[in-house]
Amino acid sequence: MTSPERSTAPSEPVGGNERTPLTPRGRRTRAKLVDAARTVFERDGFGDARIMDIARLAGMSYGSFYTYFATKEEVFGEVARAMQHEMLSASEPPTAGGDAEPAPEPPVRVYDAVVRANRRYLVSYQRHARLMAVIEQAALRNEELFRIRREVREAFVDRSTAAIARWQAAGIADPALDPGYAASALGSMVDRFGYVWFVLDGSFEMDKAVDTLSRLWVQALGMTTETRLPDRRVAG
Amino acid sequence: MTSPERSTAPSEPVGGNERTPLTPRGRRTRAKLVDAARTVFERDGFGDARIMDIARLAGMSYGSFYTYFATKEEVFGEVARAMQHEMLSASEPPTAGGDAEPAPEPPVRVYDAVVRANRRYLVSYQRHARLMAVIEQAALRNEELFRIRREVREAFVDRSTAAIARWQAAGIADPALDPGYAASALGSMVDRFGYVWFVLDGSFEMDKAVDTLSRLWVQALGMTTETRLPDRRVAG
Amino acid sequence: MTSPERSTAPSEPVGGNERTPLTPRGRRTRAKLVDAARTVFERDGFGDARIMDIARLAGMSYGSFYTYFATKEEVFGEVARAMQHEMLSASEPPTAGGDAEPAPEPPVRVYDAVVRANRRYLVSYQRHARLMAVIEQAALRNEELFRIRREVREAFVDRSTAAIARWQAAGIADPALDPGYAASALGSMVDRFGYVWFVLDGSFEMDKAVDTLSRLWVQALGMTTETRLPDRRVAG
Amino acid sequence: MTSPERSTAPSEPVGGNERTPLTPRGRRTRAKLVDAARTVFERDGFGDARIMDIARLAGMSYGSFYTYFATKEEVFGEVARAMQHEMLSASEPPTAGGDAEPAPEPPVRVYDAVVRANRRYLVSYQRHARLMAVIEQAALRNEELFRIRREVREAFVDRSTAAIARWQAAGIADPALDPGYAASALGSMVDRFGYVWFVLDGSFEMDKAVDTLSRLWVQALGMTTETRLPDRRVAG
DNA sequence: TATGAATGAGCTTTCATTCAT
DNA sequence: TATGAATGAAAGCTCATTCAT
Repeated sequence: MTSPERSTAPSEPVGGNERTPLTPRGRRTRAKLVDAARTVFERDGFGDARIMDIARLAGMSYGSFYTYFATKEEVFGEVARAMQHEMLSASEPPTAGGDAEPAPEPPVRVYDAVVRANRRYLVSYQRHARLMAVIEQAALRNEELFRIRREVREAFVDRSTAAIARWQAAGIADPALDPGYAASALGSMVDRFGYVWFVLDGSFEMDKAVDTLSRLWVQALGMTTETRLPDRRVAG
Repeated sequence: MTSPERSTAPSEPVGGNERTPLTPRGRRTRAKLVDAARTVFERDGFGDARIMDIARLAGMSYGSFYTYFATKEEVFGEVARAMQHEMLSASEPPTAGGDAEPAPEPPVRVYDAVVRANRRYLVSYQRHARLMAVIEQAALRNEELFRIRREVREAFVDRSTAAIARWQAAGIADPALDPGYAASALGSMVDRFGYVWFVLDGSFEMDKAVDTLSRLWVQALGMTTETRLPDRRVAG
Repeated sequence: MTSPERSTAPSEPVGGNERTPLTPRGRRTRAKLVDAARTVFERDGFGDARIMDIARLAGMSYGSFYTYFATKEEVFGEVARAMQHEMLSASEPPTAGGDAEPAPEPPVRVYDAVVRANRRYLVSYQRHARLMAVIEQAALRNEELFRIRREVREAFVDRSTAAIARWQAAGIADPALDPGYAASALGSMVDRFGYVWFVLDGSFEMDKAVDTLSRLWVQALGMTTETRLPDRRVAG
Repeated sequence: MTSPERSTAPSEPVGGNERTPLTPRGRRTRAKLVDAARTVFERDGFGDARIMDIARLAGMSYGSFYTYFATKEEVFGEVARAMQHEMLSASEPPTAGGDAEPAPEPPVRVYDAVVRANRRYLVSYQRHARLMAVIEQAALRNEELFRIRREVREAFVDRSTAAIARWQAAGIADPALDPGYAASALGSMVDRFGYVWFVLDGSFEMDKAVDTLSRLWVQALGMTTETRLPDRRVAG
C-alpha cells in the first residue's frame, strides 16, 4: 500500500503507520484494533469481515476504527505484515530453515537440520494457518498482499535452492535435479502439508509428521537420513 | 445474506437440482448460466461475483437467473461439482493417478507410472487452477464445498496411500514411512506445485516439472527412477 | 459528465441516459425521479439534498433511485440540463432575446424589442430562480455544471453583444462603449435583478420592472425609448 | 447536527461572542481561527469545510476550535460579519459609493463620482469574491447570513436610491424612472459584473470595466459623462 | 418462461461534537 | 486552555432477491 518495506528497520518492523500519531493511550487502542482485526479476519475472511465486528471486539465504537485506519484494506495490510514478520523471523534463528549450512561442528546429519527447519515451520504455520489462508485469498485480488505472500514463500524456497545446490556440489545430492524446481516442490510439500493439517483439519501428529516430511525431503534429493556434509577440512 | 437459514432443506446445503428444467430449451439456458457462472467465479471469486454479470455473460436478464437457481451458492455448487467431476475423471483413465499398479506387462518402471499420473494431474490443474483457488476460499465457509474439496483431494491421496503400502509390501519402498502421511505429503507436493505454477504465476516448464516431481516422488519413497515392481508371478 | 451536448438532437434534448434502458413503466418512474429531484434540489440545495428524500417524494424506495441514476450528481446534471434547455428555448422564439434583430418591418422601436426580451427573460427566471441559484452554487465545484451555467449566460450575452455592435454601426448607439463589456454588464443587470427579486424576495412589480430595466438598457447605450433602427433600404 | 436546538439563546441564531476570550493569547488564537476559517470557507464552501482543516491551518488541534466556537455556523457568522464590515467601510470613506454625495466643491461631474464608487466596489469585490459567493449559498439556508447579505446590498442600493432621487430633483436624471427600481438594477449590474469577472473568471480589464460600467450607469439615468450637479448656491 | 423494475438489508465512511487528561 | 481520542448520527451505495407484467 502506501508504505514500502521496512525490512531494514527492525525497530519498526510492521510499518503502515498512515494515521500514526499516538499518545500512549492511542497506541494501546490501535494495538487492540490490530489484534481484534486479526481475530476477525481469521474467522470471517477479508471480504466478510465487518469493521463493526473488529471495533466491537476491540471494545470500542466503529467510529474509533477510523481514527487509526482509513480502510479495511489498511488494517489488513498491517495484520498481514505483522504475520509475515513473525513467520520470517521464526524460520531463521538457530540454523536457517531448509538447509544445514553454518554447520559448526564437522559431521552433522543433513536430516537433523531438515528436521529442525521443518518443525519450526510447522509450529509457526500452526499459529498462523487460518490467517495465511485468508491472506492467500485476498492476495489474489490485491497487489501488496500478493507481494507479501510471495516474499514469505520465496524466503523459504531461496534458502532451500541454495542448500540443494551446495549439496549437489558436495556430491551428496542427486545432480540430476534442478535445484530451483526441487526446492519449490519440496517447499510446497511442507507448506501444503501444513495447510491440509491445520486448515483442512487433517489429523496428524507432530513428531511423526516432522519425521515423515524430513525423511521424504532428504531421500527425494537422493540422500538418506544418515547422509552428512563431508568434512570441509578434509574435502578442501 | 452471508449465511441465511436454509429453512427448507438443511441437509442440502449448497443447493441441488430442485429446479431442474426439462425442456431442451430450458436445459440449454441453464447450461449457459453454469458456463457463465464458472467464468465469472474464476475471474471475481465467489464474494465479488455478481449475479448480473453471470446473467449478462449468459446473454440474458438477471431475472432469468432465478428461474434456474435459487441463490448464488446454488450455481456455485453446480460449478464446483462439475469441476470435481472433471478433475476426478481426468485422473483415472489409463492407469489411475499416483500409483503404478494395473501394470499390464511384467517389468514396468514405477517412475513411468508416476510420470504419467503427475502429468495428467498438472494438465488438469492448469485448466482448473483459478477455479480451484476460488473453491478453496469458499470452502472455508461452506460445508458442502469443503466436502467437495476434500473428496477431490482424498481420491488422489487414497490411491497413493494404497500404492505406497503395496510398494512397501513388495519390498521396494522405504518401510519406515507411514503410507498415509507420505501420500498426503507427496500429494501436497504436486498439488501445491501446480498452485504456485498456475495461480501464483511461477515460471516452470512442463516436461521438466513433471520429471522433477516424479523423481522426487519415487526417490522420497526410497526408490530410484529405475525401480520396477517385482514380477508377481515370480514373487507369488 | 459522461454525455456530451446533445444540442443537435432535438428529440433527446436533455441527455444523460447512462442507465437508459426503459420500459414505459421505467420511463415513467425515471421521470418521476427527475421531477422529484428538481423539487428537492430547489428546496435543499445540492449538498443538503438527500437521495432518500428524492426517492420518497417520487413515491418509491431509495434503492430504485439507483436503478436509474448512479449518483446524486447524475440526476442533478439531468435536472440542470433540462432547465438549461427550457431557459434557452424560452428566450428565442418570437424575436431573439436582448436584440432587435431581423426587424421585418422598417420602423420598430429598439425599446419595444428590449422590453419583449426582458419580459421573457424575467418570466422564465421566475420559474427557475431557485434552481438557478442552486446550480450556481454547485457549479463552483463541478466542471459540467459550470459549463452549463456559462452556456446559458453566453447565449444571452453573445446575442446582446452582436446587437449592440449592430446599433453602433447603424449610428444609434454610443460608439464609445465596448460591445462585449456593455453586453455583459447589461446582461448582468437583468440577470441579477431577477435573482434579487425572485430569490432574495425583493418586492417588485412585473410591468414596472420590465419597463425600468428596458429603459435603463436603451438609455445606457446612448439611445432613448423612441430610437428606431434606420430604414435599411434608405440607409443602404 | 445540522440545526441543533440552541437552548441557551434562540434569539442569537448564528452565534455571538459568548465565548469571547479575554486573555491576549486567547484573542490571538481566536483570530488565527477566524483567519483560517475564512481561507477554508473560500476554498471549500460552507458544507464541505471541515473543522479539522480550519484548526490545522490555524496551527492547532481541532479540539481547540471548540474552545472558541460552539459550532461551524458560529465561525462562519464571524467570518461573514468581518467581511461585511470590510465591504461596507471600503465603500464609504472618501465619497460614499454609488452616489454623488456631499459634493464638496461646486461643479463636479457625476460621472467622476460614479467612477470612484464603482472602482472602489470592484476592487473590494475582487478581494471578497469567493467568500461572497460562499456566503450567498449559505444565506439561502440561514436566517442571519441572509440578513447580513441583504444589509450589504441595501447599504449600496439605499445610497444609490437617494442619489438618484436627488438627481431627479435637480433635474439632471430621467424623472420617468423609479429611483428604487433603478438603483436596484444598476447596483445589480455592478455587483453581478464583479461576480462574472472574479468568480466565473470572465476576462476583463479594470480601467475599461470601470469606465464602461460608469458610462452605462450615468447614461442609463439619462445623463451624460459630462453632466454636473447644478451649483446649489445658484440652484437654491 | 423471460424480463427488468422495485426493494431494502447491510456495509462503509465522514465528521461534528463531546470529554477525559 | 490545549489536546486528541472516542462517539455515533447520517448518508451513500451495492446487490441479492422478489415480483408484476
